[in-house]
Amino acid sequence: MDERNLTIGDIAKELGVSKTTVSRAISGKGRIGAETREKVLQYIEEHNYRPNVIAKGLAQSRTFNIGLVMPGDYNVVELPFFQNCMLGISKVASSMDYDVLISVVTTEDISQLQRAVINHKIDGVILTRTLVDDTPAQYLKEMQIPFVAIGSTDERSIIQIDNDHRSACRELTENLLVQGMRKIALIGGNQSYMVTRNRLGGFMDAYTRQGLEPEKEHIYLDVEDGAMVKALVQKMIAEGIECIIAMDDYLCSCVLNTLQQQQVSVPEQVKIASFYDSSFLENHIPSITSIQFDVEELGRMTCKTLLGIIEGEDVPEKSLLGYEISMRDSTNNCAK
Amino acid sequence: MDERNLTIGDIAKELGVSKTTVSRAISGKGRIGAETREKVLQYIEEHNYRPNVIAKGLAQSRTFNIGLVMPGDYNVVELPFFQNCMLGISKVASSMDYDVLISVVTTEDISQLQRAVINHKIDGVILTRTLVDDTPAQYLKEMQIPFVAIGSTDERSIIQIDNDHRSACRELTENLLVQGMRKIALIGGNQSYMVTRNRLGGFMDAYTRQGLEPEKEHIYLDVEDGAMVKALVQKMIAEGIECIIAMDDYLCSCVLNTLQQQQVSVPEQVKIASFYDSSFLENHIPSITSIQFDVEELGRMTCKTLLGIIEGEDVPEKSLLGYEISMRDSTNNCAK
DNA sequence: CTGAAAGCGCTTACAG
DNA sequence: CTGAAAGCGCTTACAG
Repeated sequence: MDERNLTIGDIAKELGVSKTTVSRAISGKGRIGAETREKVLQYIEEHNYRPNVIAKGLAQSRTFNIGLVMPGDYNVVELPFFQNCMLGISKVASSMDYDVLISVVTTEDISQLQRAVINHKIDGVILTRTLVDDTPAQYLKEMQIPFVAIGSTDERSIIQIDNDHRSACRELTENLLVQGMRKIALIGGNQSYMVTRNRLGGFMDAYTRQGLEPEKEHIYLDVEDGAMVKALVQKMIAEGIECIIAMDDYLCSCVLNTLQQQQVSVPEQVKIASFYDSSFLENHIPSITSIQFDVEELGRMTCKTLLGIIEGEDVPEKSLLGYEISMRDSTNNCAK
Repeated sequence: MDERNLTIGDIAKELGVSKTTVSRAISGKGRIGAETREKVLQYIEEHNYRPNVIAKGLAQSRTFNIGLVMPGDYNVVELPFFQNCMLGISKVASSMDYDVLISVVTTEDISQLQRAVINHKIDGVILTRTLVDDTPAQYLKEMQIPFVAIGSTDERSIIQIDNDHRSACRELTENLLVQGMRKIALIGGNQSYMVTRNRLGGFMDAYTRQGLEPEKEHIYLDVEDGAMVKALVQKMIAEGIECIIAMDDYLCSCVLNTLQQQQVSVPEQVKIASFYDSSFLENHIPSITSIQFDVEELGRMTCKTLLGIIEGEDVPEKSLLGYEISMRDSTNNCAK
């Protein structure tokens, strides 16, 4: 328990073999007698020796670290997403004896990421967000660092993993259309996030597939703050909107607040649906119809893919993960 | 830009000096001629050479990584706290050329942390949460890894940094008492978190300092879920409570939900105050009285302290950071 | 099947 | 002030 810094050399000496042999026994590479290997392995076990990963890394020009790029300019509602990603990532990383090193970047400043790669501290990188003008991705390409992006981008050649936001939003919207609603508003955030565009796409798809014309005047993007939501919702009410789809739970809760102030009841007067069932709204009455993603699985998947690349395996360029739609009271068609 | 893997040896050869000299020029350690140093430094600058931190670490038995222990069993409302800590930590770490490696631990499983230390991947650790029975802290002590804890613990010898929750809660409570309220309920989470106990202490202090007897029957701890809150709030209403202090914004929003269902108006019938102004409630009407902490500063402070320890400096055993109380509409004494 | 030796890219006594 | 050499703890051709 207390054999601080037992090294491969110590073991070799103790067992009367060479360091080479010990190394081979551990790594499993190279020919070695079964008996010898057993002897070494047993010794290691007994003295619970752990190789110095740093030294191993130096010899192999690897670090056994992956970089996890986290946004420094996040919105609270995104937090559960990033956190769950991280959970999934760190689980598979650690199961493969890798560690996760975080770099916080903003749109203006990617210096933390740069430091990590320049200092040779990481073997590969996971991007937790994709932007249309993706500085981190560009940088990593230039530096030829293996990386995979969570999210979607038009840029082929970037390995990407995402939930199928487009289909999810389409299916949700179709559900609503099928229920008979027509005047459905879509309210979403920053258009420079690919996810916003994909959901928008799905929204349009739904109309098309139902043989309807999407009502573009009810689509509001780049909605950032509560004040803006409030103004929009008031406008919508005036226009007699039937349903509002909010692209995240923050927007959704702003919408709900406004409706409450305006004494508009959900779902009787207006129906509501949201994305990311991140427990922000879990206590809400009525319960809110929402789309859910298994974000931890997304993280695990991403990490597996990155480690695959690092180990030189072939990986698919783009993977899409599923989703789940929970139709709840907030879109209940009580009129019928 | 593209001189991949320029090494100290290359530079030495190029400049006709020894590797020793180059190393000294870079580190600034050891005697070296000003002229020689300049020459080396200039070359390095021109070819933007970056030393391999891994190799440096191996030679010095250091990693230039710090471990950041994050809880895997968190509650959504805690997320902004952890996230902001991380932001502060990663900023000062990277400014000192350290990287941050995360280990996710739960109360049952600290294996990720163990891996990081056993694999010699970190020089020190930051604990983002203190527990009364703190396995990670115990482990780190045993392994003699330098670490500092965010939060408070009774255990002397653990370097700890915290906001002054006790004073904060006292001051808030005193404010309310001074306003004339007497029947104040305190509703809080897990008692195994030191922070819960400290706030409780502050709550009691307030009564004492005001020459009053704290009404213990209105203190509810270990409140975990919405259902429990609901039951409690109904009980409180029946008992004619005047004010409810919620120890976090999640509890607070549960309280608010229940009150709304029960048609109890805030602040007219019951007053409300909360901790952690984490923007969960920022849109709430009426605005919610709350205590705020500069969590990012807490992170920065903690990281500085840890790096201080690692560099062998003397650091204070316990630091307390301030807080800010925002009295808002939810505790407005409209009766007066 | 096993080992001596060189190497990964740095640091640091020890000489000079 | 400067350098040769050993060392950090591992890996890996190259021989045998």
